[in-house]
Amino acid sequence: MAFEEEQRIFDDFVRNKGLKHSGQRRDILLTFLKTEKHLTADELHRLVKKRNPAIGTATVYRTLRLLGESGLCREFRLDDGAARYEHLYGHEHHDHLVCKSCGNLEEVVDPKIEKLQEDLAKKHGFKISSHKMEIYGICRKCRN
Amino acid sequence: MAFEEEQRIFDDFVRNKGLKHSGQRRDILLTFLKTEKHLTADELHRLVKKRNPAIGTATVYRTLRLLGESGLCREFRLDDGAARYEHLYGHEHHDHLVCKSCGNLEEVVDPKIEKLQEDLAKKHGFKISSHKMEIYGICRKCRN
DNA sequence: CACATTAATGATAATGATTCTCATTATTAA
DNA sequence: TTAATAATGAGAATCATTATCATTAATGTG
Repeated sequence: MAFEEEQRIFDDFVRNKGLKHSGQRRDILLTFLKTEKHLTADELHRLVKKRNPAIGTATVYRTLRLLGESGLCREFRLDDGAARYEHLYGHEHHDHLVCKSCGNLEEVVDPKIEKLQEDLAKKHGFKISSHKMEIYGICRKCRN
Repeated sequence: MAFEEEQRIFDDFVRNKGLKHSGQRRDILLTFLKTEKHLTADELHRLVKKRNPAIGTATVYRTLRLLGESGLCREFRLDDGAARYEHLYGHEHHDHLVCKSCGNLEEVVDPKIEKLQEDLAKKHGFKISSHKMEIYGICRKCRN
């Protein structure tokens, strides 16, 4: 609940880059860590303002970039084009099941698919640096 | 080279919706069909202007939407967030190998992966409507 | 063919997300 | 405590996309 490990990672990152600490960044980091949802910058900003109403838009974006660089978060986009942010620490690589009805994202992994993706790339002489997969549809809950 | 089939599909679509034909739409359609690249709206607009310099931005976007509705094109987005458009007629479902060096997109399919994706969804009680997969890395050409 | 109807167009304004600028404030190391 | 400099927030700027609207063009009818 206190996210000591993540905070330590971020502190180290800030220190190593010769940056300074700030209360705003801590507020944003803790708010980000506290939800498992895949939020947009604006949605995160709204949440952060409950904790600290003075925080500006630019600071949210700037901090999100730093969280990305420090390996704590990852930006991704679904087909709607909106940038969303998800936890990276403690979340190994995974793909998403996206419910088009309720908007929920489920994280999934299938090692067999991962392997086949590598084979496919290799067959085309392609050196993989990353990959993503999304399955869109209707989730179990929404099917009733 | 004349894309009769695609033009017929679009004409039928326009007629069935009670819309009207226009030279601008034909210019945009033909320009779109003539390239196998995965263009953004702006890139397509530049190309179209070589054929008809008077065509406006809004018309390109409006036509792209109609091409989507008529099943001739599909909008998609890579991780850079830019909307791109690709041919749908004569291009069955496929995934993309995206070269981060030259930006080239290669279209690929692996039936085994497709099958496993369906199994994975089923296992989670998920009813699939569509799915996408992208592999990012360096293509064969750029590796030298 | 001429006409009335109505869709299409292009210029431009508006929007929404994100980034930039800059004067002010806060953090840090000495 | 202070000097150096990074961080902040407000608001301007940007970029892609969409909406508005007066004008133009396509269509079906007689």
